[in-house]
Amino acid sequence: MVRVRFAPSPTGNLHIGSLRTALFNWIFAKHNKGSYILRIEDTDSLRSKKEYEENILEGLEWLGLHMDEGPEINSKYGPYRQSERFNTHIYSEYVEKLINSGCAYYCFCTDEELELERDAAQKKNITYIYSRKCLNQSREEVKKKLESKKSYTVKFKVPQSGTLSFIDLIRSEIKFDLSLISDFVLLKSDKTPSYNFAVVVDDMLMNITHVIRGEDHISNTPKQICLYNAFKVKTPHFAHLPMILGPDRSKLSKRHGATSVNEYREKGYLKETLLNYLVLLGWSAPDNHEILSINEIIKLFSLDRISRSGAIFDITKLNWMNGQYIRKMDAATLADNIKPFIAKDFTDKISAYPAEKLERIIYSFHEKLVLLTDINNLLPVYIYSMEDYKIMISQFDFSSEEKDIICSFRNELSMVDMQDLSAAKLNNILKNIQTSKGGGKGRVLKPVRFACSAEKTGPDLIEFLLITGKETLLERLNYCIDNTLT
RNA sequence: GGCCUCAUCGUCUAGGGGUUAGGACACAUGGUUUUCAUCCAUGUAACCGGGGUUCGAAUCCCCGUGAGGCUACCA
Repeated sequence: MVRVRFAPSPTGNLHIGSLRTALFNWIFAKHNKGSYILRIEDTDSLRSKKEYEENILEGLEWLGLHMDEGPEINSKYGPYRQSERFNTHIYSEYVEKLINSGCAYYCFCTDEELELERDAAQKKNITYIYSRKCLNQSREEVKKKLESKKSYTVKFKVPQSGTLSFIDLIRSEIKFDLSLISDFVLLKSDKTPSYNFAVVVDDMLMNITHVIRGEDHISNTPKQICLYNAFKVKTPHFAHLPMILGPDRSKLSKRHGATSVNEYREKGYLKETLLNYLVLLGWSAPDNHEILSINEIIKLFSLDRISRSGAIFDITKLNWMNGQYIRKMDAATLADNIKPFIAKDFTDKISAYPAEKLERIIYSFHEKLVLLTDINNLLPVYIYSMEDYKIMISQFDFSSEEKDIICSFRNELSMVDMQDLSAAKLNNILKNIQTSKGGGKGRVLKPVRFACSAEKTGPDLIEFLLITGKETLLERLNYCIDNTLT
C-alpha cells in the first residue's frame, strides 16, 4: 500500500511550488490507489500561523486535492499537526531511545561557541563539522548541567566514516561522504523537535512509503537516512522533484511576482489549468500530449517520466492553457465559472437580465477570454446606457458612404418584426447591403458595428445585434445618424 | 569556499548509440473570419565546451564550464 504525504509548514500562503509538490504526491497516490496524507509541520511556533494553515487547506480543497488522512480526517496515525504530536510527547520519547542507544547526546554549547567553530571552518574553506565537544561528557557532568537548568539541545551522533548512498527514484543513486556530515540537532533548546528529526519520526510512525519532495531536500536526505538507520527501520523511497524557477532561473519566490495560489485563483485561472500546467513542469505524458484532464494524468503518471532539471514558470503558456480550457466550456459552465468574477459595478446592471441572456452575453466572448477576470474589460459593450452611447459615438467620424450604409441598415432593421429578428435575417440584411454597395464584407460590417456598439471591436457582430435587440439598436442608430458628422 | 543536483530551440519538453533531432508555448508570415481574438497552414529557432569509448555519440564515460540547491536550535 502506497502512502505518501504532503507536509507544508504554515509559514505562508499556499505557494505554487508547494502546490506542485502536493500535486505530484496526490497523483502518485491516486495512480497507485494509495493514501495521500496531509501533515502540518508547524513546529516553528514563531513563523507558523493558523491563517496560513487555513489558506493552504482551502487552496488544496479548491483544487480538488482531497486528503485521505490529515488534520480534518483523523485515523490511527494522527494527529497530523506536529504541534499536536508534540503534546503527545512522541518526539521526546524517540529522542530518549536514541540517547539510550548511544546515537544521540546532550549538547550544552552556546550559540556563540558554535558560531566560532563555524567561522573557523569557513576560514579554512572546509565543511563545517561540529567539534563534538559535548559528546564525551560523563553521566554526572550531564546530570549536573541538566539540574542546573542549563540550556541544551540534543544532537544526533552521525557515523563518522563511510559512504552513504540512496536510490532516488528520479535521479538514481546519490552518494554522500559521511565524514562531511555534521552532528545535527534533534531537539531544540525549547524542547521542540528539529525539522530533520520530526520528519523522520512522523514519516516512520505514519508508515510513509514514498517521500516525494523538492530537490532542495536532497541534502537533508542523508541525515534522515542516518536516523532511520539508528531506529533500525527501513527507509522510505525518495523522489526529489526538480525546482520551479523564476525567469532568472533561481528558485521561484515572491520577488518573481505572483507565487501564491490565491493570486492565480483571484485573477481567474481555472483549477484545471493550474493542475495541468503545473504537472507539465517536470512531467510529460508518454505521447507528449499536453492538454490532459486530471484523470488522464492519474492514469498516465509515472515517476520515471519526471525530468531532472529545473523548470521556469512561464506565465505565457499558462495563459494560453487557460484560454484553451475556457474555450472548451459550454455556455452554462462558462457562465457559472465567470459570474463570481464580474465586477460589482456591472453586477447591478446585469442582475435584471434573464439568466439565458447573461449566459449568452458571456458566451459571446468565450473565444476572447484568457482569464475569467477579462470579462470585465469586455462586458461594457453590452451595458452602455444611451447616455454612455452618446458620449462614445461622438468620438467616431463616419464617411458619407459609411453613413449611407448605416442608414440602409437602420431602414432595413426597422422593417423587421421583433419576432423575426434572427441571425439569418440579419445576415441577409447585411449581405444585401454589401451586394448593393459592392466591396468586401468589412466595408459594411465595420460601420454597422461602430454605429451599433460605439466600439471598434467586440463579440461576433450578429450575436451582438441579436442580444442587444431591435429597440436599443434603432434608438442608437437614429441618434448616430442624426448626430454624427459626415 | 565545501557538499549535492542539473545541462536539447527564447520557454516547457520528446528522443537515451545510426532520427531530415519531434511536439507545445512564444515569435514571424500567409489563409479563414467584419475587426481584435479564435481557428488552420507554413516558417525562424536547440543537443554548453573539450577529451575519450565506438565503425558511428545529442545519447555512454571523464574533465571543464555554467546554472541552481543546501550549508541553522527554518521547514
